[in-house]
Amino acid sequence: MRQIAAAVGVQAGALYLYTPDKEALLFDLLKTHMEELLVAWAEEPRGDGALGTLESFVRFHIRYNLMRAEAVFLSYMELRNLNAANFAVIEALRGRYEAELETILKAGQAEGSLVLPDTKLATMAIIAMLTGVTTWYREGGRLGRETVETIYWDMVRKAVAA
Amino acid sequence: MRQIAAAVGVQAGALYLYTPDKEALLFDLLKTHMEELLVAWAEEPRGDGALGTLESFVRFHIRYNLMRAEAVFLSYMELRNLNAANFAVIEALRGRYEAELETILKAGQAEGSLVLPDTKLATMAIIAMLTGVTTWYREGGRLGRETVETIYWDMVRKAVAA
DNA sequence: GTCTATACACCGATAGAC
DNA sequence: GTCTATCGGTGTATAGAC
Repeated sequence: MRQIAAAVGVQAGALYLYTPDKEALLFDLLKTHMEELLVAWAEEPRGDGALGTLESFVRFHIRYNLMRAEAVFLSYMELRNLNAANFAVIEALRGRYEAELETILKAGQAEGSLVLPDTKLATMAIIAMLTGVTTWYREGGRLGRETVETIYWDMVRKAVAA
Repeated sequence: MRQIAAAVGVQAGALYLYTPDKEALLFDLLKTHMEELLVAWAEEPRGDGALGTLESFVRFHIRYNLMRAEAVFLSYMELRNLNAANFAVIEALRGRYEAELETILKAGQAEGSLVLPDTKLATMAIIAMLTGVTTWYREGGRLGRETVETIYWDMVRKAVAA
């Protein structure tokens, strides 16, 4: 709290005029992050059919997570420092995001453009794979962000396409 | 340290007869974990050709990470609490493990059984995807461990096969 | 609204008795 | 080798002056 106060330019005690305690501050941060992620995806333009929508999701997820790398990392690392009730709220929001991807995969199966052994596992596998980019991607590295998106989309497409 | 001492059945001070400080304890734990992972993979029986070896790797990684879920989680969460020198040692061991997978992928490309846009990215993508299983897998859940292995292997194979 | 001062708990690590 | 006692530091949160 002293570090946060210093960054804002006040003393630690003054923070308690705006938040009841440290956990509320963390919870608001994580909740806002997840809600903004859901809004951003809702507003994201998407391609045609399940395959086009899936490509949009893959590119969106990589781009958004790289853009907000600090928040993504913090959300993961600090999640277990929330109490049970707050933890459940964040997990529910995460579940809603995962459901967005699973809906795409199910639609693809229904229209026959995708073939999957298990939509739930494919959902978790794809999200883990895409989120992993944040652990190694560096600005100015060997590959640019758009190239990385394209390469990952290629692997995802092959993994799930009919 | 007081909790560790209590778990072992001594007082906190007594721990310092066996370790110079807390960081050395953490470093040894993480280093041992990574070395045991490398040894276990070296001793793992593997299938024929690049595809067979890759299947062995996929199944091994899921199985080993689920078996040692606590150590895997701790290795990830506590990695940033090491000083720079110790951090570098653990990262080097992690790099050796990743190189094991990348070697398989390169061999597969050379023999023509695998087609990849980029071996380095495929390496990171596959490891992230497989490690992700530990975040949602629960003993006694909908799918058993071997079924999960098979489903993930199916997705990996499709993603990288020629 | 913000400051200074401080209460209170906990942490890693050490000193010294046994 | 293990204990008890304790040091110095840090953390969240609160009290009261301004």
